[in-house]
Amino acid sequence: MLSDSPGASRISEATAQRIRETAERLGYYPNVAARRLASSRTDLVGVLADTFFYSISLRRLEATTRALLKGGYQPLVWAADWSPDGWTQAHSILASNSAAGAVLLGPTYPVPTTEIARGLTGAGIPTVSFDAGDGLPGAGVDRLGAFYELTRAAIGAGHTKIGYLQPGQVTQPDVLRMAGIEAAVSECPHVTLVTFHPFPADAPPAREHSRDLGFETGRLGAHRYLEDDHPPSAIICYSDDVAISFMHTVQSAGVKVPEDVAVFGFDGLPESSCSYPPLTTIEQPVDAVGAAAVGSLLSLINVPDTASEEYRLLPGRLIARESTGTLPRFPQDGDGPVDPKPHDG
Amino acid sequence: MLSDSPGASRISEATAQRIRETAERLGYYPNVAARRLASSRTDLVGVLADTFFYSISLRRLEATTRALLKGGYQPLVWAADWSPDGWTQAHSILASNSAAGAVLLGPTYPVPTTEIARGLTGAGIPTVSFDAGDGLPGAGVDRLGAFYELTRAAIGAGHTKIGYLQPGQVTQPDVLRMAGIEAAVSECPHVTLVTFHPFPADAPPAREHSRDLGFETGRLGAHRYLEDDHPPSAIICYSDDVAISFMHTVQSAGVKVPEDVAVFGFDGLPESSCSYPPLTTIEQPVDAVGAAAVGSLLSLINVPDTASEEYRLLPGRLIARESTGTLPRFPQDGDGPVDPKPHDG
DNA sequence: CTGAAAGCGCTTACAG
DNA sequence: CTGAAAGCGCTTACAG
Repeated sequence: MLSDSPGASRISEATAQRIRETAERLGYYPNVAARRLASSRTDLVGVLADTFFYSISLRRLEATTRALLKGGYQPLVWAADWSPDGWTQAHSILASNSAAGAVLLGPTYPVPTTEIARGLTGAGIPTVSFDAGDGLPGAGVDRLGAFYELTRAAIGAGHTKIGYLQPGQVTQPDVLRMAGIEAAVSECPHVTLVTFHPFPADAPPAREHSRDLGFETGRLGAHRYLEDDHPPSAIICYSDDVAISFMHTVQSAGVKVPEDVAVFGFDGLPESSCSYPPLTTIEQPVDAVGAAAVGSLLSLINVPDTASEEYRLLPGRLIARESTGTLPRFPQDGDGPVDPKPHDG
Repeated sequence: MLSDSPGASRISEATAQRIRETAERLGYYPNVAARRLASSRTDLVGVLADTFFYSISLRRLEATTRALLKGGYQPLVWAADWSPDGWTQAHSILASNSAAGAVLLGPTYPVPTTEIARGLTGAGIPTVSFDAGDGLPGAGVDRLGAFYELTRAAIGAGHTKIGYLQPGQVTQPDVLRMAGIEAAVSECPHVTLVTFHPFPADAPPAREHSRDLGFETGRLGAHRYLEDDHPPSAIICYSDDVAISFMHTVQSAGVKVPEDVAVFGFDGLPESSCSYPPLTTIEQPVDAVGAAAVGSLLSLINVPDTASEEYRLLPGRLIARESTGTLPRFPQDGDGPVDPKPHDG
């Protein structure tokens, strides 16, 4: 079979065309297994995650798959399901399949991303991070910047006591969120920060409500908020899921959003535009991050000597909606991202 | 390498154990490509969809992947992206990879599922349908039954003019929805049905808002509703996305839900519990359907002579919430599924 | 029951 | 530039 990869072939285009036609007529398909064995190269790229239970991780999976397919690679999907053993299995599957590379969708819980990446690159499998934190090449949304911006917006709107609703497990992305919030708060001495931990620290996620863990987090976080005698007037939530569920639960208890408490989300999923009230959030550029992460992997595969250990940070986009009341406009570079209009026009 | 598949091996367990230990110490991994080439069998199963743009299709992808991995098979993911050409490519990828089978995640637009399945089974690739309609083995949620039940609930609540908000493209699953609604309506002569088509019939989906097409559908459908001089008092929506967006848009125009219009969804995604008001919907048993579809594929692969052309229909579960006001209880088999309590306890 | 040989369908150096 | 041979790492029939 003619392999179309080596660019300029040795045979004429007309001949190649005739071969292709004959091949199609005969129902011939090149044998991928034989090709891989002979060339000792594959077009397989592992797409590894600790879980695909959240909307946002499924979006990442989709973005990665799309970028890989577009680049001529086949995704090899694997979910470790929060088990250290799962990551070991992922490694052996990639090794057995002679995978050309791997994309780690972050965060990788409970095994640190850098540890997994070290194992894979040590086995000759170039590995990049997709929102799994730096320490290896790849790309991610700028969480620190995003949460800095959310906090600045809350402060700018006059809030002096700001709450942060944390997730169940503390992973690197969460550390970045906290860092962004704290950076903004530390600039304003009159502003205090309180954190809400809905789950016991570092509790492993329970499989029972794993599929709507974000919603459960928001619900439990709302109860912590309601128990608070002097609750903050603004709450920054880990994610949109958490924020939507938080609003729903406190509203059931008679709390008004945004009058009593302004609520900020993070992710920018479509559903955030139809929550009650519509959610102020920062949209993650999932497709762009996926394209950047895959792009850096492909260059790592094709030009192994490029020690381009770069981790690209892409900015999120603030979408101001009713859940925070009116937000002041901050002067921005280019002044593009802030969109004070509600979603439906 | 010792292949663990043939069950009782020729060597003792102790020896096998020593081999495994040595293999691990040496960092040996069996070469999957060589194994596939030699045995002319693979553990690859195609997971094919027209798109992964919707929350529910990503959930199906996740359920299928999980079931496949659990059964010892590797998913080979492919999205045709609404292109007939995409389906042709899917076929050649599966053939080139000597895939052991395929799961079609429905609906397959614009190529009919049965046509794709015929091509694949003709090429020796057993194929099942996951919510892609019958005509081939597999499994799906009982859409006809679900929409019958939703309509019965609306009628039971006293609505005599019921609206159905259709999606952009009419596919087989949508035909089943309509059939369920019409069956219930035809039983009650005093009830009339009106349908809302937000998009021109059979318009191909626009890539621009493909990722939040459900929300766009709800928004446009709401405008049709608002233009109506004698609008129905109950609206059954194609999906949760559509319903949530519909409610949001009509509420912006001053319409009260459920007082002015009762809204019914379908899917039972977590976000439906936190909409405003919380959405009455039917939950799809995605994991169970995925397990059933994969189960039927595996039996097709392992026992090819079983002409088990069965398409299993799994029932959805009605979750009554505030978007429809109080719903009367229908006597049910076992009387279990109806849950009149709102989500948060 | 065991071991050595053939062969799966390609790619890749290597003679011609 | 072209064609025939070797070989990728396994599995599988097939002699012993």
